[in-house]
Amino acid sequence: MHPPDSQLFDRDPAPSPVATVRVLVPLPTERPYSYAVPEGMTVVPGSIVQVPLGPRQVAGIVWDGDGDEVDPKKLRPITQVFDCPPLAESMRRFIDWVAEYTISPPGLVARMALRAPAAFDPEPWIEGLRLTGAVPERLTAARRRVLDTAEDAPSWSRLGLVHAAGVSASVVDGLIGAGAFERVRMPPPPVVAAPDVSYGRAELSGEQGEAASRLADAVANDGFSVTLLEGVTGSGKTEVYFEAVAKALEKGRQVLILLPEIALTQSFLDRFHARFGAPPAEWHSDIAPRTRERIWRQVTEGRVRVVAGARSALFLPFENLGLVIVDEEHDPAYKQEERIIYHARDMAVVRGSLSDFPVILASATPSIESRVNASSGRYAHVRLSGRYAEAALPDLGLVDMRRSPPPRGRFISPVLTTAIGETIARGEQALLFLNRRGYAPLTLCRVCGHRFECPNCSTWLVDHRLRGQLQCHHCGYSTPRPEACPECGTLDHLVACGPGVERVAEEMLELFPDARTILLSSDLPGGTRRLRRELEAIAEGDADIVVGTQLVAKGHHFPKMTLVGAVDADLGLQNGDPRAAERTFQLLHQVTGRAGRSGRASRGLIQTFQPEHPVMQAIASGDPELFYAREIAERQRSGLPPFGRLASLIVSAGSRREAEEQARALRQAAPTVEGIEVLGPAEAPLALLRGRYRFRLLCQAPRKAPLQAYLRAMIRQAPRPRGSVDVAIDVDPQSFL
DNA sequence: AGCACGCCGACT
DNA sequence: GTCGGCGTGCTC
Repeated sequence: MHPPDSQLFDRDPAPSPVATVRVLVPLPTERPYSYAVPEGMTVVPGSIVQVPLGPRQVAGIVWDGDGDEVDPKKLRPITQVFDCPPLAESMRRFIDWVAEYTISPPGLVARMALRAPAAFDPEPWIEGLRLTGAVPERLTAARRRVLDTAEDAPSWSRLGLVHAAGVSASVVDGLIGAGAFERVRMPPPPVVAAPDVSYGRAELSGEQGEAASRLADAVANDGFSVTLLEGVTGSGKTEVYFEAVAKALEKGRQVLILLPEIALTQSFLDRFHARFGAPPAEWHSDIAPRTRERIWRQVTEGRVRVVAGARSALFLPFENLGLVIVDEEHDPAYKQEERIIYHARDMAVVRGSLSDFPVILASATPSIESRVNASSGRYAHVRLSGRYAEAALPDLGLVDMRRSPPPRGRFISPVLTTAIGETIARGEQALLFLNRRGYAPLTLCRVCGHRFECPNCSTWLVDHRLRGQLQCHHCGYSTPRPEACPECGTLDHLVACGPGVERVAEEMLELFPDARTILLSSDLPGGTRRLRRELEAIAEGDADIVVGTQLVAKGHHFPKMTLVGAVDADLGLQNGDPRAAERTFQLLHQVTGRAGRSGRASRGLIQTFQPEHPVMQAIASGDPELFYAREIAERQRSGLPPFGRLASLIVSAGSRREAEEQARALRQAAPTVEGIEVLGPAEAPLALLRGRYRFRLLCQAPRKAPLQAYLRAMIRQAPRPRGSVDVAIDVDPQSFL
């Protein structure tokens, strides 16, 4: 006989082991935390749960993988599982990927996906009406109409039925009273109507049709691909990629259209509406919290089919995403420079790669990295060369400021002045573009030579006459405009040096006192609403001369604008930004494109001190290839992105001394990293100075991975925030896949 | 990221 | 004597 089974008799019944799972909480922790799953609760990876964290309750995501052992005494139970679709596996991999790549804590990346405070519980069902089949005795025409309309859907909201039937509410109420309807519960209404792919099919030209079918093929073929859609302004890019959107919708997939925040205008929404019979769901920082939650919820449920959004929309947990379009892919606004530093265009490519769907990058002036990827065959390249409806291209010319200088104390060359005079005499409009706010970038004392500098940044203070202030454009410091020199005390001997838009507007008022001159700048009082009004007024023709910063380069169509002048085209080329030439080219291309869409003869005049510069040559010739060929060769020669890997290391340190120390430590510990330097606050970008960052290290790394690994180790060693390093590895598409 | 704890200046 | 500044540390 065998002894009795020891397991049955010798031991106490094993205490049922506490089931634990990893939960990614919205904190800057390196790994998910462990939580106990209470009896009777079921969770799967991706479940959105509420967990206790210290004194509060937070929403987290159930993560896969094993965590390290955690003291059982610390283990606390999950509070509840939200009634919400779990995050797809590919979305969780995306969060991990972005965290790894940007060297930021996964919890913080996850937080971006959960940014919709109360959206985790289902929206409440609403009260609706359903036909009972009973026909009331008194059947008026209005009642007939309501009953006919009601046949079109199984259930209706009371107000929805009132609108659809075009009757007053009392008619519907009467029918309810007569027993024609019964009250039922119905699901919450969609936050946007479903798009209709066959609604407004556009008439596409031969070239456009061909481009559209190549994009549609990429969507139809399934699987990951990247296509660069390159087409000059007015070539119908949007209409072309709408066909890819239609294809993805036909396949039952969701679509995300990314736009730089500024380009999310009514006119884009109108065009989408005209094509699909309904607007897309909008996602950006200005969306009201309630709407935001409903959109988030309906995106996770797959009920919202198309989202048009700013970069943060990339972290929405779509149920079934099948296509991402990045419009204006070259726009620097896609790069987030605060907190988690990422480039939304590149992350969109990664998202497509991880979820295996196509990505389309669209631009009139593609970024260098996208052009390089296209020519190397990594990306497909689809071009649109013709301007739709053959709107005349502007006649572009350079004004050599050394040969035709403006009179002393002025900034507009006689050549441009004459052109402005002729333009307004014909009753047409002139646009003067200068990418510098305020009146003058520098104020100095004529007696002692004192320069007004920012006490924090050692940059020049910009004279803002309309506000009566001297302002620092880096840190936001401002002080009232003084009358006396603080150095020597002399009164009334301060002099403004160089032009800003305010000063150019003043020059126009002096030269053309009878013309209506409008100044457009983001810092003028009145905000967005006033700006929008002004833009409308200009489009209506209520201005002769417009002076503006780069905000005039975007969107908006001014039919009477037949002259565009770039006041100081070299401005952007001065600083040490490795993308200075590219940015200047893109900006000048955009701003000169403001002219010439009206069908009238139009001109663009570019004032420059370096007419031989490749950017100026390319702009004047109207041939972008001239610029791209030169710039790509130059980047290759100097090892700048996308050929060399440029990393911006942003050292968060209390003082310059500490930053220098960090730099020394970096040089020693990472000998493969070359060219580390500490740049003072004056050179560091505005975004960095607003936060707690003080210094920026630029280094060229031969390979990115070792640098990342080193920095990650350094971050773990040195606890945040003291001496911590935040890092952005600059655009490096080569390493994506 | 929140939130508590903790140690030094200007006030009822 | 307190109220309150934000530096440091912790959250399964």
